Amino acid sequence: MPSSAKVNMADVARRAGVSMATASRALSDHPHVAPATRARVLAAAEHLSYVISPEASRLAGGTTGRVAVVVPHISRWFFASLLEGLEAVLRESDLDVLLYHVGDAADRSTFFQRLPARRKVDAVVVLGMPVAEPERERLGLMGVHIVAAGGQVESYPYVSVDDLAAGRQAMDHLLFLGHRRIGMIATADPGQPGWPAVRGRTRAYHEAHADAGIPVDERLIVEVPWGGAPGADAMAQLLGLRKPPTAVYAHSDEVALGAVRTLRRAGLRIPGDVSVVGIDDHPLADLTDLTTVAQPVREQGTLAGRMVLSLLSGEDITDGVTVPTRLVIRGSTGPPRP
Amino acid sequence: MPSSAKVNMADVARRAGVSMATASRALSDHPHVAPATRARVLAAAEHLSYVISPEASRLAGGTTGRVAVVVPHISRWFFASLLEGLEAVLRESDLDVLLYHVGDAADRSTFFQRLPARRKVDAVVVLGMPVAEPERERLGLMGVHIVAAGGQVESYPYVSVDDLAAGRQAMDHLLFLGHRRIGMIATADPGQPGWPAVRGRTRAYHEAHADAGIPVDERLIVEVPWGGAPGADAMAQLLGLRKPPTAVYAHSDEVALGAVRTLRRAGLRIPGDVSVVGIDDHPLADLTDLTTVAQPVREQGTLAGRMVLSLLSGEDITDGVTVPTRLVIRGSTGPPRP
DNA sequence: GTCCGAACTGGAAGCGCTTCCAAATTGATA
DNA sequence: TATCAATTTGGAAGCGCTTCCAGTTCGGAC
Repeated sequence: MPSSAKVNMADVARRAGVSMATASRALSDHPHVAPATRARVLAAAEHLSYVISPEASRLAGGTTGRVAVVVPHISRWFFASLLEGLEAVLRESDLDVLLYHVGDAADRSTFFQRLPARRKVDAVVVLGMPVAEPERERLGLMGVHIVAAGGQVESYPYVSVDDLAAGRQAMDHLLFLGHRRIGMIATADPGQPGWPAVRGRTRAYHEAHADAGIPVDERLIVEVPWGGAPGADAMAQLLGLRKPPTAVYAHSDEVALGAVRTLRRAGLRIPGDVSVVGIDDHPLADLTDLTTVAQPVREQGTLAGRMVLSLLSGEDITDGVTVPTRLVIRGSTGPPRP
Repeated sequence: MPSSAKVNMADVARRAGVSMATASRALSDHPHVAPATRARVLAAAEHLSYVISPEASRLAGGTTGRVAVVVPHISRWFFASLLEGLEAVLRESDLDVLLYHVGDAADRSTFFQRLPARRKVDAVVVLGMPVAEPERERLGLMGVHIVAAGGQVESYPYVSVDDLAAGRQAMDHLLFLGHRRIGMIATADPGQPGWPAVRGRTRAYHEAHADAGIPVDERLIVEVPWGGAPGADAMAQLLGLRKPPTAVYAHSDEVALGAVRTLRRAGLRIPGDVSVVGIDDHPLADLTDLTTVAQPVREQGTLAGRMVLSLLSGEDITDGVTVPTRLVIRGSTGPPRP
């Protein structure tokens, strides 16, 4: 562990032949510093390869220059992509990202109870998870800006897709193809009760049926935890019905891919025997030829980042932003067998 | 943006009827504080819902309590999983994770040139990317501990798999099944020249051939960027040969899945006509029935986290840790058509 | 040639905490 | 009971910066 000689602003000031006050102003780009002086200070700093101490700077009155990002499942493509987009924007503005992973319910309550990011950030971004009232109250204690992304969270500025509309795109596609017995594999995340996306996507199933004048057969609805394996199990359950569906609408691509596996193993053809549609447009959806409803994930992170920037610069944002989704028809859907 | 009343240590000390010095000691768990006094201070802090100012604390002499994580591709399962494991360990010890994404070459040079994490962290973890000599030099300037994970990076303590061995597991499996014409889809990440994993996995191909006494047909080797689509292209190229391979060894599962798509679209059967093996054991490999070489990804992150903890507690770690890989035989490999 | 205000620059007071040093207290030993 | 060491506590000096408040400098208008 090499240790670089610690050089501080006083050294820079001395070398530039100015006072610390001036050095500070020059370095932080304040007005009322003669161009020549500023240049001299900057040169000195450069020469000494000086790096300002964020702690001292902050303590003396600045901001933290950090934003906390709270995310439930880092390793899932959806969340990681949101994060990637967000980080890019924030970094560009020299803001550091402090990562907080709150996977299960225990993590959640710990996080909101202890509020580990308190006093450490200028804003917090909540990625793809609902925030219940008591949690909102705790978050409020932090006294910083809050933005939600990847899921509409009322009472915070958010960026999200319209999950109801997305679900409808998938369902209407199936209905348009002529399917009348459509199964739904809904996801339930025990760590995130009440995730709005789930509600919207589920409602789409019902509304689509209502609009098409088709009664919903409750047996065609299966709710499982998120993931491929659960999706596979759900499909098996649907296949076990005396009258299996001719098409399946899954709440997410990973779940849909699980369903696909079960269908394949059962020797059924896709879409010949059963059509499958997912939501998200995971990169692997393209590879596996899965019809899905695409949502711009990275972009949602980007937009959230910009929101943070605006908020931090004093703008007063309160509204949410909804980005459009788009049906991507691939090879996993087709008309039902006549 | 609600603002919580700012209460500082002086308030706590006053309420507990002690000096700031004592309050500080009590709060940071120092010895030489009477149990009763400590309890009183803690109670006061609790009552005022006091949160220490990390900046002030740090400035006055502590550590930052932060570690920087540098990662090239957040949204890829492999990196996100490493990150997830790492974060869990660090968080448990109340260390915050500062995320730095360096995707392409430009990001890289910016990162190493500006060293944005300088003076902000106690350690930095480099995830799955090589560090060239000049970069290493820059990193050294930070004067903090450095750990590498998800790829063996000489001269830093690291945790990684043995890529050569992993590659051999895949290749030997294919050879054992009787394949003699084996294609390799190697990956090249332009943003990370010289990634050791690539070298090891490529070497495995050659050594396996040598050990089996089979000459390598260079036309069977295709190098493409990482990803499903490139993998698909590579497979198409291999199929275009007058004598296509009977099996394909891909450097990663995503790439392998791309190859699978091409094979499917070409109407070829897997493994009947062509066997495919990947590396990593991506969750979707299970779903798509892909034979692969599994590596414990999350665990590598975990181990790296523990290394950081040890280093931070003064231990003197210099050696790397290599975790084992394991061949997972699924449905995408079988004996060649006789 | 003098005077005035704008543009710069420096002095110094903190920001909220840690820790060295010394003072005070306590218990045990002689 | 007197004495000494060990334990607790408080005082105070910073840690490295920002910024208010004055003082200084300089050019141009009078």
